[in-house]
Amino acid sequence: MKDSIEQLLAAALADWPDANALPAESRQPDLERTRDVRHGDFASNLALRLAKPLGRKPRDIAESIVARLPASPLVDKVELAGPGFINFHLTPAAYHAELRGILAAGEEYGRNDSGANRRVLVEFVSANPTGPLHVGHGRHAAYGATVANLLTANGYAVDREYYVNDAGRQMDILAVSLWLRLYELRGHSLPFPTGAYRGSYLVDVARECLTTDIESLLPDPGGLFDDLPPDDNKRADEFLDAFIARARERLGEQGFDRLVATATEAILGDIRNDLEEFGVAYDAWFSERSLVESGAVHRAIERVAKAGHTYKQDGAVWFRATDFDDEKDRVIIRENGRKTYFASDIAYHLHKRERDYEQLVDILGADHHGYVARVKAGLAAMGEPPDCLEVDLVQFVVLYRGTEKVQMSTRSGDFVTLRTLREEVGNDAARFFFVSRSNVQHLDFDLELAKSHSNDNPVYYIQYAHARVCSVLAKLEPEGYTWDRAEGEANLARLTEAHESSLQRTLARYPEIIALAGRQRAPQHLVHYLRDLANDLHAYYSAHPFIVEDSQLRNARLALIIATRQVLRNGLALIGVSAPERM
RNA sequence: GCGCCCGUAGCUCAACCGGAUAGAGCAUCGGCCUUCUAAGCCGGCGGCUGCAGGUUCGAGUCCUGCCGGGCGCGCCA
Repeated sequence: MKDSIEQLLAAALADWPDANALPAESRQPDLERTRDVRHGDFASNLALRLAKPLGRKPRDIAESIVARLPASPLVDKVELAGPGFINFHLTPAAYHAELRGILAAGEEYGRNDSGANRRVLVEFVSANPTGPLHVGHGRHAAYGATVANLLTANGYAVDREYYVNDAGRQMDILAVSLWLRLYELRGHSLPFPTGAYRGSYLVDVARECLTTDIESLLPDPGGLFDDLPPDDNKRADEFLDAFIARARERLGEQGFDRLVATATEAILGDIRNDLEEFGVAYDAWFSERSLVESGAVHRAIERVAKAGHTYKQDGAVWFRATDFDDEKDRVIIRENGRKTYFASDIAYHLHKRERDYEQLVDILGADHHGYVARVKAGLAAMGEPPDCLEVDLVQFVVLYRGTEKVQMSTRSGDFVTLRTLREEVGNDAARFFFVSRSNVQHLDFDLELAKSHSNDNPVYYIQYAHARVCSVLAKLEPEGYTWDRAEGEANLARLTEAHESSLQRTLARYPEIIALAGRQRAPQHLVHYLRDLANDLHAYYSAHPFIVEDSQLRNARLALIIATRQVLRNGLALIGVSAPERM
C-alpha cells in the first residue's frame, strides 16, 4: 500500500525538470504514516526538503508536485497542509484491496522481498559452554531469534548460528570442576580450587555422569593436591593451571580429553535443550575447536601476516589493528606460542565469509562493545569489507520480583537460569518481554508482571484478541451460519463504522512494521504494533456484534476479524509467541 | 583518565533519514456484564523529553559542553 503511494510520488518527480537538477538523494519520495487521521493516511515532507535547494517556497513546490501526481484508484484526495506537507487520503477501496490481500496471502502476508535472498548469518547467544544459560542469555536468544525471523520476513536468506567456545583453558577448568564434584559424590573430601566453577549445576551433571561408565576417570585421588602452589586469591590462576596439569598427568591426555568431552557435552546438551524448549532453533552449532583443528586459525593469521599487518614485539606476534581504526594493536600469538581468543575470532569471521555469507550479524552483550572495532579491523586486514559485519549489542537484564531486585551473582554460580525463568513465567511471556524493549535499553524484567494472568499483562492482551476471534468463529455453526468468504469480500463496502475503518487502517500498516522492525533490528516496533492491533480488535468487539442476521454485513465483518486474526498470528509467530484459540 | 551506550508522565517504556498537538501500559480516579469470553471496553488525571548553548523553516531526535547511570579499556575467555 505504501509502495503504491511512493510510486505515485516518484512518477510525479520523474520528468520534473526542476527536481532533476538535484542530487538523487534529495529526490527520494519520503513518505510516512500520519500520526493524526485528520492529516489523511500518508504524508510527504518532500516539498519542505526541496525548498532550500530549489530556492522556492515549500507550498509552491508542493503544488507543482501535486499537479503532476498521476490519478490512482487508491487515492481519494491529496491536500496541502501546514508548512508544505502533502497529505494523501486513501479511498475505502484501497483498504478493501488490502483486506483481500491478507486473506489471500495468509501466513505469507506482511513479507517482502527487499532482502533479495541475500545470505545473512545471524550469530547469537554463543554463551560459553561452562554452565547453564541465565536470564541475560534468554534476552539474547529471544532477540536474536526474532531479528532472524524479521530478516527472513524481509526476504533475506538467513541462517542462525551458535558459536561454541569449546577451545582453551575454560574447558579445562570446567573439566576439573566436574572431576572434583564426581570425587565428592564418591565420598572423597577434596579442596575445591578458588578459580574453578562452583555452581551447583555441576553437581547435578556429576550425578548424571555417575550413572555412566566413568570408572577409569576416577583413580584413587591420594596425593592429588600435593606440592601445588598456594590457592589464595592472588595466585588462584597459577594454582588452577598447576592443578589442571596434575589432572592431565593422572588421567593421561586421552583420559583428560574424555573428561573434557564429558563435561562439554553435558553442559552443551543442557543449553541446546533449553533453547529448543524456548522455541529458538539453530541451523548450526559452530565449534571453535574445529576451527583450531582444521588449521583455519593458523590460515587466518597467515593471511593477516602476508598482507603485512603483523609485527613481533616482546616475543609476541601483534596485529597492527591501529591501521584499521582500532584504538590499539592486538596480540594474536602470545609469547608462550598460544594463539589468543582474538585470533580465533577473526578466523571465525573469515570462515563465515568463506561460507558465502554476504552479511554477518553478531548479537552480543553490551560489554562486548570494545570488541567490534577489533574484529572489523581483522576483517579489513584480511581483505574483507568491514561493513559486512554488523554487531547489535544487547543491554543487560535486571530481574525484579515486584519492586524488589533479584540478585544475580555469576561468581557464586547462583544466578537465575533461563530454565527457571521459563518455568516460572512461561515461554510466551518470556519471549514477549525480552523483545518488547529496544536492545539498546537496559531491561527491567518483572517476574510478577510476566506471571500475572490479569489485565496487567500485555502478552495475554494480545493473545486474548486472537482467542476472541476464534471464539466468535466457533459460535457460528451453533447459530446455523458458516463464513462465506466470497460474500464477505464482495461486501467490504459495508464496513463503514469508525472502529472498522480504524481496524483496517491498522491492519494495512503491518507490512510497513515488518519492514521497519527488520531494517532497524527492532522487534519492539512489532510488539507495540500488535498491542495496537489487539486494542482495535477489542474495541471493535465491544462496540459491534459480528454475528448479525444481515448476511452481507455479517460476512464482511467476519472477513475483517479473520484478517485481523491472521495478522495477529503472523506477528506473534515472528516473536515466537503462541496464538491460542481459547483462553 | 580515554572510549561506547543510556537519561522522555509517579513507575516501565514507544516515538519510522529531523516533521504537524511527544504516545502506550501500569498506578490512580470515574463509568460499562440478561446480548459473540470483563484476561475486555469507554472516559479523567498526569510532561521544562537531565541541564545549558548551537545548527534550521522545524529538534526528544543532529552538534558542543556539563550533570547522572551502565559498560569497556589484558600476551583473560
